[in-house]
Amino acid sequence: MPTPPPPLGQDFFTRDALEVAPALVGCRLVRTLPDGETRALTITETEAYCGESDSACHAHRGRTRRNAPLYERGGIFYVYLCYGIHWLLNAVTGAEGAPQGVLIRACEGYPGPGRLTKALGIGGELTGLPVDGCAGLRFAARDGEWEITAAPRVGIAYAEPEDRARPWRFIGRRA
DNA sequence: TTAGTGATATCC
DNA sequence: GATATCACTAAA
Repeated sequence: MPTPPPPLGQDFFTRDALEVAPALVGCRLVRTLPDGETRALTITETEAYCGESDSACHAHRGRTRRNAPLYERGGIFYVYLCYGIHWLLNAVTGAEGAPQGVLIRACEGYPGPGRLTKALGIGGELTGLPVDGCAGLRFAARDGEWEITAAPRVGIAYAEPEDRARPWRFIGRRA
């Protein structure tokens, strides 16, 4: 049996979102449910959201109660409710005071950020918790070779055209 | 294509 | 206080 890949620690996430987003593709999201059951999904798609100058980022209009976790040091979860229905999972990245994050957009078998959180039973209670702690959710390192392509981000029609065009969406394929 | 859903931000 | 907005999804 191959050795299981190690969990990703805080250092992985204190880098810039543009480094972390492609690095997370191919990694696994490991969920331990309250009943003790464990499920792991392989990440196939991520997006980077980079600071107040990025008009697609939640921090674009400054710090609010909702986006406060983005301003923390990288290595915690930022989970928020979208359209009243869907929980969207992000990993906060970068240094403290630099509001950045990576949206986990899709996993194998779960195409869509709302579907993967539903599949893993992820909700807002994880927001602000450390990614390498006892939150019942952690990341495990990539296993195998992946080809990664960059593309414009999805669902940000409200953003400035230059930000809409940035290739900050990372789609992975097993090589 | 469009309805559904509710927290949040931004106005009175 | 009210209302407009939204990093989406399922159904039609």
